[in-house]
Amino acid sequence: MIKRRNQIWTDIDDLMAKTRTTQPSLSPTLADVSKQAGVSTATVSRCLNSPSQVSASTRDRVMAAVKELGYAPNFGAQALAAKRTNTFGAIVPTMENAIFARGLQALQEELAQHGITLLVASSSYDPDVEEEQIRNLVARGADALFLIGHTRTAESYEFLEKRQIPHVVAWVYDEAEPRVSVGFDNRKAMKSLALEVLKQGHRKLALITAKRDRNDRARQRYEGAMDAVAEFGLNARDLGVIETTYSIANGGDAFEWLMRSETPPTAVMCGNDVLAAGALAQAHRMGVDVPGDVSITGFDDIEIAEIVTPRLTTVHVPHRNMGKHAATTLIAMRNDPSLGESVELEATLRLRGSLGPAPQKTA
Amino acid sequence: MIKRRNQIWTDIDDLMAKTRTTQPSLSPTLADVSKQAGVSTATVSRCLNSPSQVSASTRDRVMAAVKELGYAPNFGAQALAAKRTNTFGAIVPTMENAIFARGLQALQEELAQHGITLLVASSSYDPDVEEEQIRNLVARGADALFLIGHTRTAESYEFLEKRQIPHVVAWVYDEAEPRVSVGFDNRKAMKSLALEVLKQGHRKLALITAKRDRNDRARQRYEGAMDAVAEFGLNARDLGVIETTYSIANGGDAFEWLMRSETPPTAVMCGNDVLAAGALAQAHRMGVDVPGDVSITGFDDIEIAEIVTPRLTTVHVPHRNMGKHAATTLIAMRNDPSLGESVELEATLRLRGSLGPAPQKTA
DNA sequence: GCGCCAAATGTAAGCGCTTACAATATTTCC
DNA sequence: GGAAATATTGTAAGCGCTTACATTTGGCGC
Repeated sequence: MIKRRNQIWTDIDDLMAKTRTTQPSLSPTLADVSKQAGVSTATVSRCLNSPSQVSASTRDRVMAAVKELGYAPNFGAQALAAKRTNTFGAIVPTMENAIFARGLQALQEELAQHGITLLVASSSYDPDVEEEQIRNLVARGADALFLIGHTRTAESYEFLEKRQIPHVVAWVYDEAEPRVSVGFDNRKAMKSLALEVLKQGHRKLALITAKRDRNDRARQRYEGAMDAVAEFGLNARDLGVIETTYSIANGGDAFEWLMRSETPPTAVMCGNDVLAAGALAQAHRMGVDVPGDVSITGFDDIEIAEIVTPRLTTVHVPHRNMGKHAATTLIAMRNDPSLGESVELEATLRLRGSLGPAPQKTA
Repeated sequence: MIKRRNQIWTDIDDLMAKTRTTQPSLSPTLADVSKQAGVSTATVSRCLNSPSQVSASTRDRVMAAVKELGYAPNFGAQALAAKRTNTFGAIVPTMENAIFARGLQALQEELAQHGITLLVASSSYDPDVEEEQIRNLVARGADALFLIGHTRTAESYEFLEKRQIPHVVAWVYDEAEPRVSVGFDNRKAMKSLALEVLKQGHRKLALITAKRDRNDRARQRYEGAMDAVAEFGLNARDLGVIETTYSIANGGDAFEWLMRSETPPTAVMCGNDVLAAGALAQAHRMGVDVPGDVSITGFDDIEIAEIVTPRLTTVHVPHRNMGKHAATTLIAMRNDPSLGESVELEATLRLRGSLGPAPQKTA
């Protein structure tokens, strides 16, 4: 038995030796390159990471070897040795629709300019999943993280603190929060949209929103709507609230439920454009005229807002700007953690066809 | 000078020593855990990776230490030592819209069941970017790759071959191609859609498509449309073709250009739903009635197809099924590279409001 | 041609983990 | 009870890379 085993080992050794001398390695290593170029591994490493320290002639020789062998550094080894990865992570609630896509795109582009790779994960709006993803990205070596909103598990924050991972929170700006954030005031934005709706004469409103307990954007938007309602001297009951999960189908269902209720609203405000698009499609299906019979508003101003009929009145969110600022901030924080500073960006109203005057009461 | 330097070093050593003994490590390592639990690092590793080899009592002790220290394995080190990562990679042309989102979701869910993490990157429909992303994901340790379409740089294929990275190509199925693919016959699907259009009496068609030279799906869809046109005894000139980049705006522009041409088509077929949605929105803006004046069709059947007005006639693509089958195939191939087998799935027509009979010629 | 300094390169010690093999403890079976 | 088999644990050699420090080289002034 043992004999046979040794036999096998010998065979393998033979094979390996042969492989080494006759064919290029499957995944060439620094050592392969250094051998090929006749220099030490240190020199090859320097060639790749700080070329200025290497003489031109050596550099050429090394680069040729790199090319010929098709060498690509092993990320894990690099991270292990250098203790930084030039990789940042982003965790967004969803990638199934365009809500965060443009922001991520901008973030990624800006980071790429600085030689940083972005790893993206999604949490399905679930704080526990988010926590897992945070650990995952950090284990993968993320030097810094881009997160959405302030609401997450205590463990997540403990972990970030303990590991001292630089991170920014986007899509929100709230002076009361101590964390570095790059975003806009969801409450203020929703309030000004709601005021617009009220100005059109609507007195019976409804809000289709995401679950507010796990989502501070949703919560703040709700509060903003409430602010406006109060400012017009109405009371809380004049703003019907229905909580659901963000999806087109759910937007449609919620809308149908609202319209079939005893006193249907004349304006349905939605927590985001996806819900609003669903509501709008449902209105079509039900033969309800928008904005003749009922007005609908969204939030986010993603592409879909412009292609539905009528086009969606919504709040334009500074997607790209948030991504870009977040990138700058994260890079600064990586180099010096004290450098992070929150920035408030502007969200602006987009008044379009889906919002119209309240219908005259004929009943 | 040297003296001072030594001084500093000593200070640092002191500090380190203090840190070690007084506070938990910033990122605890296996060694920290093993010390805490009073066992060797090997035992801790076994506890985590093959618990059955460890006695229950030791396991408990180790797990307690893991918990207390908040230990999480360092991914890079793990990959380096074990030479596998349980990570697969996916590269899709875009994440800006929903075209690949559902497929990725399904892929990810299925892989998660097997303890595999999915890393996603996008190529912006650019083969060179894709090549870079392939290298990137492989450097990060991807054990296998999920790719879209057959068209990519020769270097990409060489690289995959050389490194022997298991990979499947999705979104296409073409018997002529030797590579393992999980998809549908784009040509056949587009042909049957075009036949449907022709049956409605349309004789002057147009196709808004992506650049065909770098995109085999686009190419095959074009050919499918051509097949149908030929089958109806028309000639190539009866199918106007306009190439652009996939985006809502471009769909709109192309549509406008077509409708302002000398002999505008009565049916505009689009290479995907995003273009079609753009075309439809543009039709609204131009006051062109759909399908009264002109019919519009899409491809993919993403959510947007159901919420535009009128709803989009399109080809339903087996998003989730492709993702799921790809996962199974990749897992099989990782364990035994010879196991990969292509699978053809069905794409089916979805006839909806945006396709209607050709208008009567009154001119 | 010599000495000095700076530039270029080499040497080798890890980074945090897995795993083959060795060593030790525990059972099993006569 | 003791040997042999088995279960459990430890030892230590890397995985592919970076980088502090040591060594060598080359250029320059005189």
